[in-house]
Amino acid sequence: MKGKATSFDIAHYAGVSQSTVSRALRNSPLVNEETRRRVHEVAKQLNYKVDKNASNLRTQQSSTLALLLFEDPTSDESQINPFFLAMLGSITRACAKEGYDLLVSFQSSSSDWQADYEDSHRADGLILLGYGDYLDYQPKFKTLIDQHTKFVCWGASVDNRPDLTVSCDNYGGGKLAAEHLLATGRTDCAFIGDASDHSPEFFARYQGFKDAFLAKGVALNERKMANAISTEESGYHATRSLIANNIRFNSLFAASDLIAIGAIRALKEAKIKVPDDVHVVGFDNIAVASFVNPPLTTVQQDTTLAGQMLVDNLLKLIRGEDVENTFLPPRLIIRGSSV
Amino acid sequence: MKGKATSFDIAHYAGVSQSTVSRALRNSPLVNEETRRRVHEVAKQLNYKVDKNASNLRTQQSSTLALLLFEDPTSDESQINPFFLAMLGSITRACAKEGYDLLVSFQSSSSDWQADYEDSHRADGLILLGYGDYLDYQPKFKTLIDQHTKFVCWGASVDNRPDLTVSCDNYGGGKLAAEHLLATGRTDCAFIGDASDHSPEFFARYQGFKDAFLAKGVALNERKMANAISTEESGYHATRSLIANNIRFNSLFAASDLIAIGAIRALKEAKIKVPDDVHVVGFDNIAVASFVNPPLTTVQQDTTLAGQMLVDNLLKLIRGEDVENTFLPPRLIIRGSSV
DNA sequence: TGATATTATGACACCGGTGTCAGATTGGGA
DNA sequence: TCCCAATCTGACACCGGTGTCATAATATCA
Repeated sequence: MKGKATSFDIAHYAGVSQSTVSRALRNSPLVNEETRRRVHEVAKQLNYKVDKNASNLRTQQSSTLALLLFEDPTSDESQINPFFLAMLGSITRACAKEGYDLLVSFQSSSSDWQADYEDSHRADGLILLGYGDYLDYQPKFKTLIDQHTKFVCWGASVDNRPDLTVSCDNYGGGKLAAEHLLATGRTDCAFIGDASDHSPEFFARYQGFKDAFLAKGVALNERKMANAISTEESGYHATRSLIANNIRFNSLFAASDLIAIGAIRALKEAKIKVPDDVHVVGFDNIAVASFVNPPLTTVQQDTTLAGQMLVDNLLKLIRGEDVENTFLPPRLIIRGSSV
Repeated sequence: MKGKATSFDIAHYAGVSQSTVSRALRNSPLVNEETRRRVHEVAKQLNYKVDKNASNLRTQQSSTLALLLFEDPTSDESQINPFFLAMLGSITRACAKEGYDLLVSFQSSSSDWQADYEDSHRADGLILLGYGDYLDYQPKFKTLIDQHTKFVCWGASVDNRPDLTVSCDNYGGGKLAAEHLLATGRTDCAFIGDASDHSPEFFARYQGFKDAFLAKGVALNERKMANAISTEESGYHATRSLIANNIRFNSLFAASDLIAIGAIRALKEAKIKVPDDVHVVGFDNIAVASFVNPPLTTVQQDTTLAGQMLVDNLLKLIRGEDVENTFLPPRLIIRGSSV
């Protein structure tokens, strides 16, 4: 046998027509039990596999989803945010469970990513994964929607953005963090992250945090805030600048774990003890969080569930079912950095 | 326009035949400059994208590679070994650079993974990524080779295994670790990992380590070894059992960073100080390594280069070029756990 | 001017499946 | 025995490109 076996080869050896082979292999009720058995057997012997390209071409669908990972262009290219890697893992698993393949590609948010995958029929739908400046994407979302591309986003849902999102309840997560700090009596709190609406997720976390403080009659001091993107480096520098400006605080809420880890490094460097002098709370619960010193108290996002929901929602979208934005409940994980 | 535009639509609007459209879009030198321009323009206006399924079907290749990630079935399913995640990142980037798409799928090493992807023309080649018991895979490798599947493996190359591998020079890495410990005078060393040929990578690391000690006239004590797979948990328990058996040592080489991190936890629990009482060296240099307490001395594997080499070699294989097993040089990263 | 090479294009088969329709075979009821 | 329904199978068009071959138009040279 030269090259790979085709359904015609199977047909030949099984003594039936090619049409019947196709039907038999897909377990169509139209074919006789005995015939089906024979076809399956021959197929197995010849190590036959359906050619996906042919079948996709005919059926106009691919049983494949594409995952586009947007990285903050400013982050070091060799290090991928571990939170997204965790998401990638859970998305992969969810896809496998649903019988879909997953195409993975990294995009820099500046690049001109069109909905290539879907347009070229390589994928039935898109999963967009990324922090960062969603404002840049806005016009591209519009293009996607105009072209009826099926896609779901991870991240904050923004009011005037009509795309479908799955996200952690960032607002609620911020509240959890605040309530924990309030309970420990550390009300003089710094915030490292980005409280502009530039980064809707960080913004929501900050809002929840602030509101919980306000509910207790404590106002956050605007001066005790510093902007950072979600890298260790950025968290380190932001915190250092606070310290350098002689700003004092006895607790610190970081918009992400990486930021928190950088913050802890800056604090240590300044001989400020965690948790004795400053309680630190992060967000994400990345794998590292439990290994740093001290172990980091953080707000966990359930990545397993998140991956599953992204895939589920996307598949519903593809099937034309109604889907709504999904919020996942955050959970506070208390570790050594705040007790 | 109902549905997506096809090359016939472009042909219609550009006033040429469909054949010419196909040629023009692929910048064939056969078509007139002016015609090419016009076709490109119409294509852009209609937002036309070549249907990959049709084109793959015709050309019998997919411009896609598949990454199969084998996880140790005993490891916690929610946590993926960060080393592999880093590899995944670099492989993704390397693929993008070469203009290939990447299909990612997780396999449990027990499951019946056939070379589905390649057989069904979804991918032109396979990248196999995993630690662990390669013996199990042996018969499957044979199947792959019999079917002329193009694939490369990450991991130790085993003499009687005819597949193509890219790997870190594990033996040399083990030597590096040993020489460092010898230089610090900590010659009473424990090894946590797996020194059987069950896990060829761990075995090579151990061999290099042992040989470097022997070269200095120091023999390793077989009793000061404990088996572990590459998880934090496993490293923790292995180390604990050594301690529980009252086995003493002033340095410890772990076959992977996760094991080392688990070992450090066990040591701390037993009030054994790192690095004062015991120097610890790991292997991999995963992202966590620099954040643990104390920061972990480790042997770095260059994941960026590794990903690039895996992809390069696989593409060579696909193009029918000669390829040889590739070794990547390891590098010692000295941190607080051993000074 | 006629013969030949060059360039640009169109027609058409083909990749390997899937879905539709028509036809063959069998069984049951009148 | 005849008719009709139920069951099973094969023929064939089709998905949307790519590659080959034939041919028309133009250029080149003796």
